[in-house]
Amino acid sequence: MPELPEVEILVRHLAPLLKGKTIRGVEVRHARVLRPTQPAQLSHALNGAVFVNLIRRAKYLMFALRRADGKGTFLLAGHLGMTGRMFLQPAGAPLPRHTAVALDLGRQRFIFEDTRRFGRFTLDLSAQRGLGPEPLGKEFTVEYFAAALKRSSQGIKIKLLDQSLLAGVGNIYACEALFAARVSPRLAARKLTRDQVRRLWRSIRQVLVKAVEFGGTVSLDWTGRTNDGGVFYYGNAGSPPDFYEERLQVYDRQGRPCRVCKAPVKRIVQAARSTFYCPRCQRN
DNA sequence: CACCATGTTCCTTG
DNA sequence: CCAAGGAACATGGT
Repeated sequence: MPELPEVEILVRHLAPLLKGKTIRGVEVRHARVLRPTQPAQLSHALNGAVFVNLIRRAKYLMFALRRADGKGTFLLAGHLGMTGRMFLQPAGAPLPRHTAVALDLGRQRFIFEDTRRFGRFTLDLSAQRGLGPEPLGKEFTVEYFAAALKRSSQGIKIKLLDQSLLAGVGNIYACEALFAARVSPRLAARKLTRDQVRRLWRSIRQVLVKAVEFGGTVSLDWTGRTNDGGVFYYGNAGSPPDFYEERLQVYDRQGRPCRVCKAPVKRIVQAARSTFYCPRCQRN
């Protein structure tokens, strides 16, 4: 479940549950997600540490912890990859099948499960340095966006996935933002007109804000044992919940009628990822 | 068996 | 040095 809105919703959910909690034990079942941190390093840093804050940066969850000796704080970076989940469950409950890391918090256990193990749970913060501005932040201005796009001849869709240009948009919301802006995903980045850049800039923000708002109003089931709970809108067992599917205008809708003009939605491949768009509404 | 999947990172080529 | 393209990572669903 990972793009900016889903991570934002998860962070808002977890922050009040974690703040003030002390980590009493660390169980690493799939060390790969710690890379390059070693399991012993993680255990050493986390044992006895206390959660003091949790924020989102792009698609990362940044956990701020107070050291066990009380002297200073440090950061832990989490990333859900393609299939990651994070949630709390009662201490005695059985660990989910694909648990990568479990933290003993006393009565509860914090679980990071990740089927494909593309996610991260690490003390290494080097990945954050290469991130571009937050799409919903002040630094992401139309001027910045326009200037950045001028430097590339790649399709605009590919640039929206470039985390060094803007951080947090993924494949679904890239497609949705382009549809909302009525810009073709294949248009070379440097060929966008000023008006197209402005429309796309607004659409990116609008699509993300609406997704966060929507996720925020749904009652969530965060036990982690259900497949339809919360904002876990895709993947895992079961079908995508209707409530979410209706929100998507083009993503995963190839062959189905465009909700605006009824033309069949098209699927193409760009940079080895699927792109969905309406060939009539997004004709450039 | 084939192809597809919300993401990043590394390697190669130009 | 950079931009761009492709494979790799690992598992499961259809």
